[in-house]
Amino acid sequence: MEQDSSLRERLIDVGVDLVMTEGTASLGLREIARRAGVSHGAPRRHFPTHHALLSAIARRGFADLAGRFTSAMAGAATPREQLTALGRAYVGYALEHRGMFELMFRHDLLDSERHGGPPGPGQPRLRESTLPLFELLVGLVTRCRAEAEDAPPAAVTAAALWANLHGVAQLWGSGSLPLVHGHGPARLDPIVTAALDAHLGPAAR
Amino acid sequence: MEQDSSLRERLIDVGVDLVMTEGTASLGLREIARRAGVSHGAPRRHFPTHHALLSAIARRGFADLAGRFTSAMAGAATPREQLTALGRAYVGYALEHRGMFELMFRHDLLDSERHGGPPGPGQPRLRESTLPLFELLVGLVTRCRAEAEDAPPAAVTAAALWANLHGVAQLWGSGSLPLVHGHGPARLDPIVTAALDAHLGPAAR
DNA sequence: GGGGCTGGTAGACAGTGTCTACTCGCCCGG
DNA sequence: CCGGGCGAGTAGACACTGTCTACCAGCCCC
Repeated sequence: MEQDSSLRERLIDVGVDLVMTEGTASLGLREIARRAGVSHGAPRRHFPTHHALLSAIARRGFADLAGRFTSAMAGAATPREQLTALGRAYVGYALEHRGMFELMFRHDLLDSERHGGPPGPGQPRLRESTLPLFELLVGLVTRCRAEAEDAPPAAVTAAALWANLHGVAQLWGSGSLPLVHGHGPARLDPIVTAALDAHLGPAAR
Repeated sequence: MEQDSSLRERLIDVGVDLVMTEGTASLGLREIARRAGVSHGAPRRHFPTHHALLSAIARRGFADLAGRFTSAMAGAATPREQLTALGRAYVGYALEHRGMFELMFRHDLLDSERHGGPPGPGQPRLRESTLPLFELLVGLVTRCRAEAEDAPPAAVTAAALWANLHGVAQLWGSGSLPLVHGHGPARLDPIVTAALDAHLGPAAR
């Protein structure tokens, strides 16, 4: 394994594929250091606290999600199809990487950066990592229903749609929605498309 | 302070108002025992593990939420108004008691009961605590749009609506939505009503 | 009246995050 | 050229956590 990259990046890498494979319970500071091959005090040279390291890992998750968005939208032509692909990508990412998704929206991580400056010089706050993704969503929503005049502003629709997708991901991932969905074999797709149809109007137009 | 009630209930009570006031970080097993006035080994006689105690506290949260639902719907006449009140109550509860809401949907608590029997004899699983709330939602949704025939089944609409409210609560509570909402002073109400309108049709009919 | 049993205590144990002292190697200035 | 500082990693201490085990005080019931 290459030791040449800086320890800071290596710790984040180790943390990322630790949370991908083992889940959020294995993300202890000492465990990350152990798997990175350094002593338990070494991460402190790069991250002032355990939460700071977790925030850096979560930021990597947002970057990963943004990549999925662009590649998912590449195969779609109309804005509506792009929104559909984006929604599926969002929920798919949350279900495929439950631990990372949980980490990305943990309250204590988001709050720990509320007071005090950004975690590092040039490092964006964790909460602001959602901004580019949301602006992409707003742009697609405006282009998708340009003719409607009586609808709420695009930012509101986009926020509601985002919240809907987020809730689907969260509840489905926690097993609450499958349990509830008719007591039979539950399927995710109708709920996602129902959410898209509800906020954007029916697909066929 | 009354010592007559069983320790099991007292531990849950202490945990509830600990998570209400201090947040989820103070919910350590030893801390709960300390505030209940017993030794740190005492809870083990009533809960096999720390997670079991947390699950019991979360179940209390679901019961509390159900109470809010019924009292919120009492002041509304039409099903639509009841749904609006219910949505506001859901999001309001989540924002008012962030720690409890976070606890109620923690993945590890929900998963820890996936295998093995229910936590106690007669105790429902934590995940199933959402079932009565959801069935209430389904009933309201069916009564609210009985005449529409081309819509998806009520269970799907109810699930999508629930997910939408859940996502609004989660994202707003984490500070992501206020940050994103037009970069100005953000308001919650338009997003909630947008969600209701989207899934149930416009309010004015 | 004595034997379980229930429910609580006290201590041990491994593990955690944080903090502090220490050390090693490298660079830079005189 | 070489010695002092300094960044980066090590090792250990500390308080704290959750779990486990031994012990023990009441209490009920045969």
